[in-house]
Amino acid sequence: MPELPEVETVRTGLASLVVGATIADVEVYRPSCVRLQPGGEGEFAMRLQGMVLDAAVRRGKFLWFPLAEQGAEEERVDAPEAALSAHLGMSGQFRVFEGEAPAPHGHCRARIRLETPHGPRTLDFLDQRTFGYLVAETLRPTRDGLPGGQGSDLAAVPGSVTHIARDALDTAASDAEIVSRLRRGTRGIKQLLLDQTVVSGIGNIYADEALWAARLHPERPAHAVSAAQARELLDCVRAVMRRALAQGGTSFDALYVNVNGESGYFSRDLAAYGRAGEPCERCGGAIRSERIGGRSTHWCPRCQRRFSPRTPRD
DNA sequence: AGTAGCACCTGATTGC
DNA sequence: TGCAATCAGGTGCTAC
Repeated sequence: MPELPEVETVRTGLASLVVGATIADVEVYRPSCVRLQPGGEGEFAMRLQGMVLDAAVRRGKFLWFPLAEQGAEEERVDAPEAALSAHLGMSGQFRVFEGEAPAPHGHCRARIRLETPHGPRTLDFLDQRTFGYLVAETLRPTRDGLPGGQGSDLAAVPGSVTHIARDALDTAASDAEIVSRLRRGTRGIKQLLLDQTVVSGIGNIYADEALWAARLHPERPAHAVSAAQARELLDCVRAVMRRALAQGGTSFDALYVNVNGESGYFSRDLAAYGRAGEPCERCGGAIRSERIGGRSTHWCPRCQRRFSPRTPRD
């Protein structure tokens, strides 16, 4: 599933293929893919028509293209005020065609026709399970005046991203802030990792991987996580994502800007996720899998001890 | 305020 | 064989 490393791979692909292009035409094949657009597909298309994709920016799993008015780059005086935002949900993919595009794929939810100096291109948004979306919306300034995300120095984020925390690989993120937020409340630590308002970019797979690496039980109450443990956990989150990024970035077709979670990192290098019953590579104990808070959760009961102030063991 | 739970949706897989 | 139940997942909303 697309988590931070996969979305970053998509972002860099799109940065090279569609940034600088002008939107010539917008077609929505499935209106629910623009369900966040108050005025529906009509408004979506109208706000995009004729605008230039000025950059490809990412915060956590959220992706957007600031929209500039048409005109040569050096003529543009105003900073972008709007953006085309995208979230890939669990199965969203972008595909770019150069020249003439084929008939849209069965899972294609929207098609954006582009004009570029290299000729026409087509940007397709595919999404089998339809949890993803596109929306054209207004940019809002960041409170700290720092860049809103990876891929642009613009200190702004789209409206739908204002409540999303900076991600674990954001150089403007405050470690102390993230550590403090990870330790607050009664929820299990895994739920904090998945809470995109605490630190963004982490999904179910990397949450399990980071907890395994940090030897923390997913259900340890946040308030029972020490500052040192939270810091170590954040380090593990970064390590696992950087490793995934290094692998995911090498193995995708440039024009099929692939976010299929099964590409790259997914099936190769996982220590906990999807390994129920298999031996823990650290201690040899069997990896356990259980549904926790509605999500499949994988951990090593020997390495990741349950927090139990009274009962002696899990 | 913080937390829990459900809706959203499709296709693959499993069960009867 | 055919149909129904189950599962996978992230986010946004509602309800306590």
